[in-house]
Amino acid sequence: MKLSKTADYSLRILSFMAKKPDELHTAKELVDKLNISDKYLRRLMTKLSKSGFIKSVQGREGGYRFTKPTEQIFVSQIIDAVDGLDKYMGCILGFGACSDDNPCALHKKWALVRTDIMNLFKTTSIAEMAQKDVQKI
Amino acid sequence: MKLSKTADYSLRILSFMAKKPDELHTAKELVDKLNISDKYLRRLMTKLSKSGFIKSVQGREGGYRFTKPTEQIFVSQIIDAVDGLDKYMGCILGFGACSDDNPCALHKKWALVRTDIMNLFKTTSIAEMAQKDVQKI
DNA sequence: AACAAATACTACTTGCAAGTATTATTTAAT
DNA sequence: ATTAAATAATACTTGCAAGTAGTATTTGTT
Repeated sequence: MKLSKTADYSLRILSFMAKKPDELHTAKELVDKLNISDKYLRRLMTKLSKSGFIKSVQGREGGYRFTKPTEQIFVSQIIDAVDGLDKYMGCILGFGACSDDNPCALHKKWALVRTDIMNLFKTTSIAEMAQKDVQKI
Repeated sequence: MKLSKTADYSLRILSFMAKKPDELHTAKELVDKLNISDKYLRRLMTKLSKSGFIKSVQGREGGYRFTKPTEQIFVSQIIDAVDGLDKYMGCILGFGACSDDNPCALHKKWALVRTDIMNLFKTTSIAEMAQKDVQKI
């Protein structure tokens, strides 16, 4: 049970930026501090900018900055923006048609866990994550 | 939050077989009933045989049969055999070094969920799964 | 106007899970 | 012995996420 690397990176990046939520952060700074491959991070930053969590400032003295208070940005929104939450919230056995009406053999048990996961994602803000140190390995 | 297709397939296959736990099941039967690609399923059956949940009978009139009561085979064991449980039980943010002593920003919250997932896997037997219908889509 | 430092875009490469194809081996029935 | 029906093994192909490379664009500084 993991997130994609793209989602991982997004959370790490935004958590890191949220430690100084009003500053402008360059891609270079983020690459150096977070140990994420340069080109991949830059592409991801463009995607996150388009998703509206941050906005980019182009040109010299450019970078990225939050568009709203980090208390109002939740893990669920970020995962949804980069991967789509559906990717993680589907049937544990991979059945497309699995539902309450047409449950797989693990449906009921898994539905309970999934609700917990959803709640975790929906109630954890980037501001909260920023209070913890972000590891590099 | 999904399992690999390999783990999905394994659970579907063994659950299906467990409906008639004492019979010999051929790969052909399983492919027809479970809608899993032929060659992939056959390779997986060999792996599951080597893992000890089932044993193969070669030659004409051959097939696969459980080696022990399906009440004694748990989801966790199957996932562990085909993928390794570690693949699913690591840090949600993908940090290799994440631990209680060196926690990531989601560690504490995720540890609770992970425990629930583990319990689900460890306490659900193939016999129990076999009581439900196994879907095809 | 020229330069430097930043982001944006497009295309290519790599790695791994999943899927496919072919051939070899085993064994019961005839 | 031969055949048929099953599993086993090996190698190849595909698809997608992740990673890399190079070029274009933007904009402040000089």
